[in-house]
Amino acid sequence: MAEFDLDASFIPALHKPAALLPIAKHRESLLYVVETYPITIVIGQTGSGKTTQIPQFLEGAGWCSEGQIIGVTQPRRVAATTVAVRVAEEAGCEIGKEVGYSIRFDDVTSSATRIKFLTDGLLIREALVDPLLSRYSVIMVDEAHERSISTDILLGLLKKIRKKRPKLRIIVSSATLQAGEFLKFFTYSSDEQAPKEDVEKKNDIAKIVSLEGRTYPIDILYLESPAENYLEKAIDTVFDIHTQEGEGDILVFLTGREEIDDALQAISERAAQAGSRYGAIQPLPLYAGLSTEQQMYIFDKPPEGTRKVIFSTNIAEASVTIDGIVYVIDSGFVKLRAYSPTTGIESLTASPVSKASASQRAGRAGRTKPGKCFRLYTEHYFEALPEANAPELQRSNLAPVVLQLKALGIDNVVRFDFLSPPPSELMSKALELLYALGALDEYAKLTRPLGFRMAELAVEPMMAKTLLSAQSFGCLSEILIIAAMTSLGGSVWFYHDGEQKRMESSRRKFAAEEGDHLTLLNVYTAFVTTGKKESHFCHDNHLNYKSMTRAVSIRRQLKRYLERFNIAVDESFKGDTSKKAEQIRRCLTSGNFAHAARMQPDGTYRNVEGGTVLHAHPSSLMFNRKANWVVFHEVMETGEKTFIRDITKIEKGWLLEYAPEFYKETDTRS
DNA sequence: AACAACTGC
Repeated sequence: MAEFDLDASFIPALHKPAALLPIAKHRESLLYVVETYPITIVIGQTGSGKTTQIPQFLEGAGWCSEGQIIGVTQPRRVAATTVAVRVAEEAGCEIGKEVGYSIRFDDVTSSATRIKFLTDGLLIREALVDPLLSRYSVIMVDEAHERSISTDILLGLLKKIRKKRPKLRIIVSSATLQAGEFLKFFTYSSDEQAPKEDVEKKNDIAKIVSLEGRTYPIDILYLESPAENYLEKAIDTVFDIHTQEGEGDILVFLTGREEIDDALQAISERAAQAGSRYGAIQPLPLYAGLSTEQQMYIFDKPPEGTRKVIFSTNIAEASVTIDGIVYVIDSGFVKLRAYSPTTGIESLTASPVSKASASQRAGRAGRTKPGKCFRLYTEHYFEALPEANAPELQRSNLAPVVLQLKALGIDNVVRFDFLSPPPSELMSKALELLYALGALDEYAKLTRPLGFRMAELAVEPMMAKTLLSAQSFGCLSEILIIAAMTSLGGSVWFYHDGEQKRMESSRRKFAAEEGDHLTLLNVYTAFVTTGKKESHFCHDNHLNYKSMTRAVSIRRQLKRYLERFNIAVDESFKGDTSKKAEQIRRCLTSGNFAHAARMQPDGTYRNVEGGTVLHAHPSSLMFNRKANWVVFHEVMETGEKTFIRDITKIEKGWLLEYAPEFYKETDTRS
């Protein structure tokens, strides 16, 4: 008999058969718990198969009879789509048939769909139309421990819905740490005192189920004494691993772009010094601001004998998964957003990670074989870290949240059953702004039609107000574009290392005297007229193609909403915006009056109260131009400075004209 | 002279 080569005859299975996953042996008990208890809290480690298997178990057990469907929510779009595709493959059906997904701009479901993956934000939007989410027999909230704003709101809604629909089954998937908190939340009403004794006993509402994971062991190593500079220590550690440890790629967690660029440079310099004594090293950056192509390099196999070292922000903690990582280096820091209700200013500062984050980061080392995690801090320091970060709801601007809750019919937002109630100052600040914008009346009820319409538009309240005023200013088609462009959140431009100058000169080509909003309008206009035909347009002008196509989708969607409100959009597109510029600036003032500032002789800005020093962000046209009064889209504090972004020149008198109530007490002459 | 990461039929 001829010898045959195993490797040539067999190819590895694309996916592990479901029966081999550890979850398979829990099938019966899981189904029993879901049948018996309204709420199941699933503690599932990475690789347990919970997200892919549980929906299929439920479907097989008849939870989709009578035309009802199983919904599985994810905090991120990519997760919703990739998991859906995998489950469809396992189930042997075409995606969009029995198994489908639905995310903004991309609904791949049909009347045949029985298992539907969707973002949690989208399920909340569905509740606007179908308040009891009556199509769903089971809703599984995945990754609930991440505690995103949408997840938290959804959990509060589901608790409320369950009282009216006792048949609804809720599955909450969580990391070990927070399972008890979810259990308590669903077992007792908010005004009820949880008893001292073990909540899990004698509980017929909720039950915790633990599933073992399938990861390889990871050695955790700490520093003996604290590092003076974690960036230098990270570089040292990379070279120590490279020279002393076996094969495998390295993932380094840092806090932001600047640090990552510094690290890349340091690695290249040191590798050049070391010459060819060791194997080659290939340093790569990973952060959200990179274009799609640049992000793809991290998935490429490095040349033979070369070790890949990826320097990443928190994006690699849960959003992007890279195979082949054997070593993780954890700086112990992450940039976290916070919001001050007194100043209304968001801040973004490097803070120590939580224990939950640190263990998630370490887990990235054990996906394909046993790994090691080097923590650039002491074990003592680790012990002192918080268990988890404060949920996003407790450190954000709540104006969009309040607007959404009101639209869902929750008038008394302060008494809404939050998993973790936000501080009352955050609530008051949000209510004040919404009142000033006219979305709420003096009884804090959503106004008709303005408030209801603002809630339906998928842009922030100030921009929603601007958009809904645009028709009366005669610049609706322009504001529609500006709303789409500003909601991209600054990802319009991008540049490679050392290309800043060239990027700025291409930005000047689109510059409008009046400021950033009109410049964004020019960029969009150029993109849809010439850019879509010429494939090099975006590349040549340092524009992010993905962001630009997204702006096109957002604009189209906003337009559809306006048409539903019977607001007709004049499509005739005028390249010349000069005549309309003043109307656009006035319109921007009518929605953004709470974001006004005046330039000082030293070139910095002060807000109207005068207390806060604001700097034009270097990415703004107004960075090195003169102005008097301006309105801006965003304000953010980073490190020592507070920056404003997307800035447009206005007249002081317009503030009093469009927001007399807001400014009557304040002296704007100063 | 500089921006963590998400998201909305």
